[in-house]
Amino acid sequence: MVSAEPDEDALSDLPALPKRASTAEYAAETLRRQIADGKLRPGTQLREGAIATAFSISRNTVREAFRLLAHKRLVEHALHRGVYVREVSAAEVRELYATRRLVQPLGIDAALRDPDCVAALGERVEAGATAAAEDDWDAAGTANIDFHRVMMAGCGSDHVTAMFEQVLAELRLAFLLTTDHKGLHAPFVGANHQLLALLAAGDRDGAQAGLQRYLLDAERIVLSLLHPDPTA
Amino acid sequence: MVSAEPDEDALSDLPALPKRASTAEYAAETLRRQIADGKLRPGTQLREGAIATAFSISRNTVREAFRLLAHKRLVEHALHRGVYVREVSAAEVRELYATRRLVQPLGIDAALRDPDCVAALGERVEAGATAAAEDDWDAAGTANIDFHRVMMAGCGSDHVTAMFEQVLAELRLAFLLTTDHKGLHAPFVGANHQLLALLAAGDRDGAQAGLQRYLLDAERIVLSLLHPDPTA
DNA sequence: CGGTACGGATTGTTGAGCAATCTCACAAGA
DNA sequence: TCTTGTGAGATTGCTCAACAATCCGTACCG
Repeated sequence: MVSAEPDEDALSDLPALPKRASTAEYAAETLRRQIADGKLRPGTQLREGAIATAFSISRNTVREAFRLLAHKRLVEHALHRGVYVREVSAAEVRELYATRRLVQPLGIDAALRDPDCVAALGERVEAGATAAAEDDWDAAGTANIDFHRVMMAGCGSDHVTAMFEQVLAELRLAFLLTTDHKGLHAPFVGANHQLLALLAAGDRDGAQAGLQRYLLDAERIVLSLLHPDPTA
Repeated sequence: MVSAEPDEDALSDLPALPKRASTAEYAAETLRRQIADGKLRPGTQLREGAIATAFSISRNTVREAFRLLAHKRLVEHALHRGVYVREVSAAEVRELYATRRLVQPLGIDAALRDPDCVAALGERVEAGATAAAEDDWDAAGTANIDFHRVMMAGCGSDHVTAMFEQVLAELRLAFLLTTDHKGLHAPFVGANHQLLALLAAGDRDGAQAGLQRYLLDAERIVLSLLHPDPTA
């Protein structure tokens, strides 16, 4: 062993622990991905027995995995009736956007105070543009979501960030219910670009107004795609 | 049975469902209360076996209860090492107040738009004053917390409300580590009264400035009581 | 047509059990 | 003296099988 002793700073800067994963956590993560990928559609019932045999684990462990997913609000748990992949309603979508209109102005202010944040946002806009150019609208959607995620992370509050992640995750569940992914994500590639320009210019009022417009538009689009016009 | 049918409004106004509780939920709620009441101090280890026999339930059910508590961040779960009542560190207290300074301005704005909210806040201030007069500082603390809880609820966003509840719950855990409950809560009874006056007067800038001062003071007081001055 | 009783399926909970892991005390070595 | 194994005991992670409680759909009955 080398005789050099690690100084105190080096020790206290260690990132806690790598945090191993239990079997339940592994199962939960696998299910989460299946849901995010749309392989498990909203409304699907997840039966304990079926999943236990599919993963070759015990029913009790599956139940633990369900608790973890329910915590993230990806599934709904009804006593004695089982867990279902959550179906986000139109009313909930409206609530989600109401929350975004309330909270995201904080992100705008944070971005205006931090040039690094604006730079990071630029990367997301670029990613969205290239994805759009390649007609990969799922990737474009991811870039759009990341744009806002990064903006809110700039606030520097873990609690706010966690809440916003939650909002975005639920919104993603709503997106899964739509089919026209181009119609869903395409409008926002340009909108994010505009928003970024306002931020880069330091135009606070413009950016705030642009954000509100953006979110109102987004809500309208999502709602219209959620309930395809029955007269069509 | 009476033949009268409840009209739609009455139906939709029903508070969802009384939501029965499973055994695990009951156990979790009992433990939660024990923690909130200080009967289970932060840092205490909760052993599955001991609690299972104490509640006369199975270890598996205890584990489910632990998951529920971990979800509320009241306990910490370390793989293969058990669950402990969470100890909120000074750094976390600072984060909590940073989040409050970031988010609560939204509550001020909401209260200024809603006279009913201001009235509700008045009740909390009164409750705090009477509790203080009776030297019941735990009740005063509860009233103080409720004051801010009500204010944030005025925002009308379930997500924001839930996040703020979380912040307050964690703060309460920090309070449990202190002993001087009078010194902890007394200053805020008057501060809330002042803040209410500014809100009632419609003085937005004054209220916002007062809030920031309030939160900075509160952070300082909590931190000082958390680490009693070693030179004393 | 509305209510109801029945049966299968699914969940809620238990208790025992085993392997993996942690904690802690104690001994061996530098 | 301080560090570094080592092992016993305790605790957790997970499994399995079983049973009770509950839900759902269906057929039956008034």
